[in-house]
Amino acid sequence: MNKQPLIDFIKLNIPNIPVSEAALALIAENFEEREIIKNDFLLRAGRVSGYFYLSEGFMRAYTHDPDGTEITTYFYPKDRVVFEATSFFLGIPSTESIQAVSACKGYYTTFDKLNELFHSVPEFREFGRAMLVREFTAYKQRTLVMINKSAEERYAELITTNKEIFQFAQLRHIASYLGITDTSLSRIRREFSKK
Amino acid sequence: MNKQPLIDFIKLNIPNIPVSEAALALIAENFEEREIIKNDFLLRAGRVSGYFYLSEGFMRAYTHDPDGTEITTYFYPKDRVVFEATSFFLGIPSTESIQAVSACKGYYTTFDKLNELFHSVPEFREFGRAMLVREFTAYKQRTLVMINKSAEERYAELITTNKEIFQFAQLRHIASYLGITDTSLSRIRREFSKK
DNA sequence: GCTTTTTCTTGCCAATTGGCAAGCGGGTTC
DNA sequence: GAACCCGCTTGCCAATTGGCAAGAAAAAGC
Repeated sequence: MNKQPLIDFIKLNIPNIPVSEAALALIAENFEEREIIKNDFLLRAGRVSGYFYLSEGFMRAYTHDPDGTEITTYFYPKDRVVFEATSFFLGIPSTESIQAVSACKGYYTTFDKLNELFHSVPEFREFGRAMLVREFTAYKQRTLVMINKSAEERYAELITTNKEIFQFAQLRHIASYLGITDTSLSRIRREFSKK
Repeated sequence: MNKQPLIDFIKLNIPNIPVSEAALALIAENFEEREIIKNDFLLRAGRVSGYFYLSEGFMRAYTHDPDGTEITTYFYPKDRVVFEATSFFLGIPSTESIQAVSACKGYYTTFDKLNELFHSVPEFREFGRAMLVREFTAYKQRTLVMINKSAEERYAELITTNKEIFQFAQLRHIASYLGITDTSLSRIRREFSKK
């Protein structure tokens, strides 16, 4: 079991806060290494979300709208923490599923274990906060973009700032993530390639 | 100085966790009562956000898009905690302003004081978490609605679930919050009133 | 290799939303 | 009370996006 990537990731995200080797070891003990093959699930709708550091691979979260249409709500590139906030914090069944788009690898823990760690390693709380802030601001940003950019602008922004998404995800998933139909995305891409 | 509303709000939001009177008193001491007259600001863009329990009144957050157009990003009814997450957690200048839409009253504190409280009153952390989860899920929900509902559906949802907004806010602010122009909102309202 | 299934693209037309400019109406100022 | 400001509405037309169905391309199965 090699937990070095997890430890490196933690250190990288709280560079100003020294954590003892013993504490890092305790943290690592409470995460379980996990591989998820392509198209398999980290979280299925109806289950309670855990907490997962994605060290390798690419994931997406999705849900269904009232008509039953699948909507991709989020993409996770590697080196992000993956969890469904509502389910995770409140311990209730998730309405979203989270699926591996490519072969994935990472480190998994539960709400209770994470809480214990925050208790026994106070410096580690800073890591938890940093991850939460990252996810929160990402959502705020996304809402803002949805409000005041056109579909074409949203596409342009996505392809310049999150190129990896196009490398892994299907276009119809990207379309629903952008809030448009696959038909419209296809047209936008045609316009784009003309330039 | 009457801090009872603050104490009641805290108790209400962590009903399963008993907090001693002494601890509640300590918490109250670290919040400062504040009134904000109509149109005045809780937070101005460029400043660092504090943490505010809004016990009376109604607020809105807004920012500007690249063209300089004002966009309302959020409405806060009373009995909500008001803060700009990115600025508050990272201690950096806010890109949003938060303004009192009607006369407001509440209780204010800073990041540092709140942190001290979390340290000295561990039960109080549960309150902090509950507030964070509430804001986080509200944003996720909003993003989802923006993605897969039409402007008219978004309006219908807002007027049924958040009627107070229409009581306080200007229609042009509601329009930008819904991601449409004031012209479109006006038309949607006309269609609606026909029914 | 060939067939089957899934994903993506395209054409056609309809629905939604935006942009602009004019007008309306209530409140404020002097 | 006349002039002004502000927020909201309306009419007209253009731009954006969606819906559907058919076909092309790519991926998966055998």
